[in-house]
Amino acid sequence: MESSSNEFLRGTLKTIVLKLLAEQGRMYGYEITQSVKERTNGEITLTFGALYPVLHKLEQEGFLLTVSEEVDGRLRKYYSLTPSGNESAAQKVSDFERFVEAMQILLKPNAGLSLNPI
Amino acid sequence: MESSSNEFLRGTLKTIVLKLLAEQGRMYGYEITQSVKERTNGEITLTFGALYPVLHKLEQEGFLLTVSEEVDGRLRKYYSLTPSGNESAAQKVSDFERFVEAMQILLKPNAGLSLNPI
DNA sequence: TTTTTATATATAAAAAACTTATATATATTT
DNA sequence: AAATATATATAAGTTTTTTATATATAAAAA
Repeated sequence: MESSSNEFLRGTLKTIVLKLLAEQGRMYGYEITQSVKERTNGEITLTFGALYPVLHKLEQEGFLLTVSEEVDGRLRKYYSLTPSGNESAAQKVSDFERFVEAMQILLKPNAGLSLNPI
Repeated sequence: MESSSNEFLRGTLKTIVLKLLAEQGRMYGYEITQSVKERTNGEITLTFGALYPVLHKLEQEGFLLTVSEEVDGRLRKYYSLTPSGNESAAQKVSDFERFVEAMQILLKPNAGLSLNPI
C-alpha cells in the first residue's frame, strides 16, 4: 500500500512549512500544499490532516501569527512568521542539511547493493 | 529539550538498517548503533528502543533473517538480508535520494532566511 | 573488591506524529 | 445538475518513536 505518501516526509513537515513562510512572507494552508506539490512536481504531497495540526502547533509555540481574511466569500487564514519563527526556519533548514550530509555517509554507494542483480 | 535525538531520523530508520546490512552482510543490533554513531561522528544516534522494534518488524516483513550465536558467554543475534530485503534496501536508498532532491528544491537558499539578521 | 562502564537484547508505557475519514461551505466548470 | 476546485478543520485510529525498565556478562577502574 503505502500510497503516494512519502515515509521520509516524517519529521520534515515543520521545516518545510517554516521555510516556505520565511520565503513567501505569508501563505494560507491550501496554498502551502499546492506550492509544495507544484515545486516538487508531485514528489512531495502534504495532506491537510497533517498540515493543519502542524500549523496550529507552530502557532502555539509562538512561531506563527495568523490573520483571517475573507476572499470571494470564503475565509482564508494567512500564516506568517514571528521573529522566533524566522530563527527557527533558518535553524531547521541548516539542521536538515547536516542530517542529509550524515545520511550520505551512511548511504553512499558501496558494496552489497544492487536493485537488479544478475 | 529535544535531546541529541534527531527529528529528521523519523522515517529513515528502516532505510539505514537495510542499507548497512546490504553493505556489511550481517550485523547485530548493538553493532548497528555503534557503526551509525561512528560513521556519522555522533550526528546520528540510534536508540535501542527504536532499533529493536524496527529489526523485529523488518524480520516479520520477510526482509531479515536472524541467527543467534554465543560470543564470550553472551548471546548475539545476527541479522542479514533476504533477497527481498536486498531489493528493499536498494529501493529505499534510491527513494531517499529522490526525496532529498525534492527537499533541496524547497529548501534551497532564497529570500527571507537569515539565522543572524543584522 | 566493589563499582562503574561497556557489551548485548528486549519489552512496556507513554507520547508524538501521521493517515484516513469525515464535516462544512462556496465558486467554477462540465 | 453534478463534479471539481477551493478552503479550513477535527476525530479516530495507526504507526512510530521516546523514555523507562529489566536482564546479564565482562572488563576496567576505584
